[in-house]
Amino acid sequence: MVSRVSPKVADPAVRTTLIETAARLLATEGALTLRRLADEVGTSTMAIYTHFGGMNELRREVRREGFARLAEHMNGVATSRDPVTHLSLLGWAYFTNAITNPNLYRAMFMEQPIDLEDAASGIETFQTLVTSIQRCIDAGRLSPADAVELATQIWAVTHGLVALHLTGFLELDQASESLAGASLNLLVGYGDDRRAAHRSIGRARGMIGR
Amino acid sequence: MVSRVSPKVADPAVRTTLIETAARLLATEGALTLRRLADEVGTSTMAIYTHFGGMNELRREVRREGFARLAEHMNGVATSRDPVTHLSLLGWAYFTNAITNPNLYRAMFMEQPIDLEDAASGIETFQTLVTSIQRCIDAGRLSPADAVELATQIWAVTHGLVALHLTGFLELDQASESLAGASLNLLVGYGDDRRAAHRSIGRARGMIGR
DNA sequence: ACCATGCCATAGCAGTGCTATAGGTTATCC
DNA sequence: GGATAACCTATAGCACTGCTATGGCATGGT
Repeated sequence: MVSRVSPKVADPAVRTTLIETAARLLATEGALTLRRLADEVGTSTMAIYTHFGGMNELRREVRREGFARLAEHMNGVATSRDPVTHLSLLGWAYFTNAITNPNLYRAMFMEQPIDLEDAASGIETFQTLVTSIQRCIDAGRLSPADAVELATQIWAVTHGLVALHLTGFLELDQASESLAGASLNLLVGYGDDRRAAHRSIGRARGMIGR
Repeated sequence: MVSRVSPKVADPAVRTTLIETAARLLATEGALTLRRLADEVGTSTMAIYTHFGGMNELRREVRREGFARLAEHMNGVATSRDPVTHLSLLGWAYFTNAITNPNLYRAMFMEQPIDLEDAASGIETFQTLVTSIQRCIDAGRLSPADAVELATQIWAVTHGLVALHLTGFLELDQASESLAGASLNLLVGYGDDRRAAHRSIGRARGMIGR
């Protein structure tokens, strides 16, 4: 039976406000609790349940919000004439985004196992990385290979350095330096000339004032 | 005023029982709560406070226990004549240990920021990796470089793959394959001959029946 | 005007880590 | 051997967490 009267419908603005406030609380206070969020938005705890069903689903939406911001951030890097420079810039964008929003990054990539569809939405921006690598291969800078596999390796080392920093095992400088070093060594392993790779990475670092 | 009588002293056996039970609960149930632990051991919640001071300190001890097991596991790998094979075996040992005890690994390397001294105790086994890499350099397989820096890069990519698997972003097979691939490419970047590195890694994989 | 519909405030549930208090145990001293 | 001081721990209760049953109420179609 389809409802024939349309009573008070959920205000979609409340939904986005909840997500954005949740992301802000996560960023500023480092934690996200149901009651704290309800107080901040000025509603009751039930609002979260009518709009999302529970905290898990709300956290999922916060993650999606984080993924969207990350995609926006990475799509914002200018395409360089040197494809390896562009690839390096993508790496720095990912790294910088994580360092700037550590709590959001934790929620996105370091929390308890997430479901498959959620992981898929997170890998969306992964395609940007794959495309950039494919461009390096097509330009003859890297040896022919599966771009997805190479992208996975670069993603892993970048995420690993970020994660080890966020958990306190690596200082920021160490993580940053190792990102440059590991990128260089991986690129050489991918077939790039060491000097050329070094120049491309240096160019990228120069472009972001590092 | 120094106490001149020595009353009932804390039973050290209770302490180790608490740590081991906590590690077991973390492994079997995936979560560790104060009351659950107290029930399991058959004591009251106060025991945790007299022995550790709180859940944070208990969790720290569980981490130390995990670090000890990891060190034991990695020190147990046989030294091969081929230093790169040994290095590869270390990587697989780390990877296997993490996959076998995912919850303990999470507690050790993926939880909220840990304090410096705790991170130091975790890096203890890191020295094993550094030594193995230094041996590769000394044997002429890898170009002269800072072994600590190279070890950081290998650690980062291995941890990154493990972490991405544990959070659901990578299937186990993908993580496993990328570990081999990234190791190969990094080794080439470190100066090893591609064929030689491939052979050394393959030898390691053969030794662990993979 | 009616009223079905669905949002949301209230109050309460079981669970969490933590703590104040009181009782019990034990090694030492006289 | 008894008294004593020091220490451990069981009990009960605190504030907090996510969650839910309930009922009031605003809304928009009839």
